[in-house]
Amino acid sequence: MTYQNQLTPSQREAVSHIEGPLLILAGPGSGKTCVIMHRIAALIASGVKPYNICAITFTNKAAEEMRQRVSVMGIATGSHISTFHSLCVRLLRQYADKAKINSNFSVYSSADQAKCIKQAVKICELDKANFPPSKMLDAISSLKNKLVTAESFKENATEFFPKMLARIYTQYQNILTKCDALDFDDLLMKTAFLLQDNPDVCSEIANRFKFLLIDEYQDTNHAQYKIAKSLASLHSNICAAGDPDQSIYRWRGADIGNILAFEKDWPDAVVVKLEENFRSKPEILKMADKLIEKNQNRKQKKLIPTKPPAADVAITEFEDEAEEADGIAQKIRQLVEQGISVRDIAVFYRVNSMSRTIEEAFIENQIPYQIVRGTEFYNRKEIRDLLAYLKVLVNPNDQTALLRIINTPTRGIGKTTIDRINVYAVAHNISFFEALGKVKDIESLSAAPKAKVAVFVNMLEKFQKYVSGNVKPDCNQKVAVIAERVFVESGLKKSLEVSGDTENSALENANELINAAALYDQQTEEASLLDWLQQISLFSDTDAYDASNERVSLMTLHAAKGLEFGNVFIVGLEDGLLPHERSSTDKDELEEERRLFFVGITRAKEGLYISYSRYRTIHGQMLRAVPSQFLYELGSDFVKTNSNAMQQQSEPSYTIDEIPEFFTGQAVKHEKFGYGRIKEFVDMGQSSIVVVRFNTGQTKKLMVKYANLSKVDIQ
DNA sequence: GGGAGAGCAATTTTT
DNA sequence: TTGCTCTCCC
Repeated sequence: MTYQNQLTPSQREAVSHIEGPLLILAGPGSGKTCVIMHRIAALIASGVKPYNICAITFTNKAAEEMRQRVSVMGIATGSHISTFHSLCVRLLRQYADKAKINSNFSVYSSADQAKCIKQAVKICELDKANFPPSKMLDAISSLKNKLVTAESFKENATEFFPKMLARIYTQYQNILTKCDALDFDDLLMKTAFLLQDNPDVCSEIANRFKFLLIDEYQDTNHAQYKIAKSLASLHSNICAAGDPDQSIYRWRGADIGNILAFEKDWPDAVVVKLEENFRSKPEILKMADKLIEKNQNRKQKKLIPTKPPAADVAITEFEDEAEEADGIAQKIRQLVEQGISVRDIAVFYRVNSMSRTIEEAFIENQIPYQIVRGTEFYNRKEIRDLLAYLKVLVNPNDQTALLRIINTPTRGIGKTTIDRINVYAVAHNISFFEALGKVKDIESLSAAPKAKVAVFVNMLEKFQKYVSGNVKPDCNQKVAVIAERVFVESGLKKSLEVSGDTENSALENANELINAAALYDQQTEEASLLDWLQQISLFSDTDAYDASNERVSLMTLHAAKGLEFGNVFIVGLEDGLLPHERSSTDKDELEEERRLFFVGITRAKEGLYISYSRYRTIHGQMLRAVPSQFLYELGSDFVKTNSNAMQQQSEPSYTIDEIPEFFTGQAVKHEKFGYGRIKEFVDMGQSSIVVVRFNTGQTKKLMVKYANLSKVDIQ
């Protein structure tokens, strides 16, 4: 987004309210980020110390960008700019005793969480078929986001399932506590309770952060909301900015109600609407508007174009995903020939797995690209292994990390040995790490494993010497140096070299991690291994997106939030994909999918190319695909193949045939499922859909044109 | 203790 | 189709 020096009247208003609560309802492309910047500048100009400003962004990437811009604008740095999670890490470390945790806590990522929840389910002696660990984790996460602790949930659980969940939740928390570990949700929950239960701490922090700015407020969850409210309750200088139409993280506990109810929470709040759009051409906005107005649960908002018309907008049908990918590649080549930079082109998709076909087409067509992907890098085995070593050095109680490295690379310490050590640890009521140190006392172990464990323990002790002095801020040992030494001396490097597959990318990745550490050393004043580990556990690869790369960007629609490109491709506009099949039954979830598509559309400045395929391979099977209902919602103007925009040969699949209409309650018969009644009929012409409840008890969603339903006359 | 092979499911999105 | 887990066997 380019900087406007001259603000529009509404933008100026948003900037000028210094004191008191302020809500900025900003549409896409309204220059919201820019306004926030100006506001920070205005605060400082009016005498507020940078130190007293706390700006909260949604991603680390956004925080980094804002930090940069603040310094570019010549505003004295020193304000706190970070995500909620980073802020929580800092606060929890600072007030660890009040929060009743150890300050050297590990932050558990989803992979670590998965291990702990499995263990918890196992300890509870529950069947993982009936209590799938991932589902349990989702449930626990959502409880934590609502600030429901294991204890309070247990008290209120009366039914069978909640009771079992309470047991698992309690057990899961026990495991985390034993490891001195916090998961992402704990970071928020513990901070919210820290502020709630310690008024002194709360006022101390609120006194430092006298001015609170929160971006993407529509995607805050209850815990984040409470944290913000606690801090702001003392001074009311809270500025929330966001767009309810761009709320796409409901599945993660985000509550769109937070932004919708801001005016109730802060009755004297000033509300500023930013409805002008400086990003997209009118045709694109018209499309976005047409789509989003189908959502029931929203506040009416205008999208006012400021750019002249003549956008390139197309909806194109392809035969299958390979042709779709190829069509996009061809179109991109065309755009490049017209002088458009690949840097200004992006491809969005609903699920990460869809990137593969596109990558293949890009490689074939020699189009440079970068994938902006979730947590791929930090999920790699070699990265997690190396990090596990470092985590153990900082937090020896981190049993998940310890178990990961005890036999990686293989050093002959197997399951049996580990089990026996564990039995000893439990019997003597000491931690697993402590038991390792007393390995010679463990009678169940014979000489050989004892010796192997001793070697391992010696190695860890040696490593800890590298670190000691580093856990505290007064360190002089560089994080990168420690990481490098551990990488080499643990044998990890050697094992990667030996097993070096084709290109040995594992080795490269590990080196990249060490490089990242070196960068951190350089940029951070009080660098420490602990701080680095706690910070990077919050990173994702989305943060690695580099806008200056001469490459086409590939990313999920979620990752596209907050970005903009001259030309945007959105692929796979098919039923089951967008809206995703797991979200298509629930009305609220369907609205969120619609918002997701809305976010994708409104990233585009000049060109928007939407496509879908008639066939798509899912789990290795080529299946017939149905165009997304969202395409029909865009209206008849849009539902056509625009062969100028994207060249391809297949014929438009829409011929106007007679499609029977149904009404709710109508009795029908299906060849396979037998008799049933219509629950819902969605009239979309050729693609009309019926939801039928069959007498077998099943409810099916069917395409009328394929279902071959016959109407039955029964009362 | 570790590797090979069978069997089974299918993570949507990410701090 | 892939990728993961579990079991079995050396």
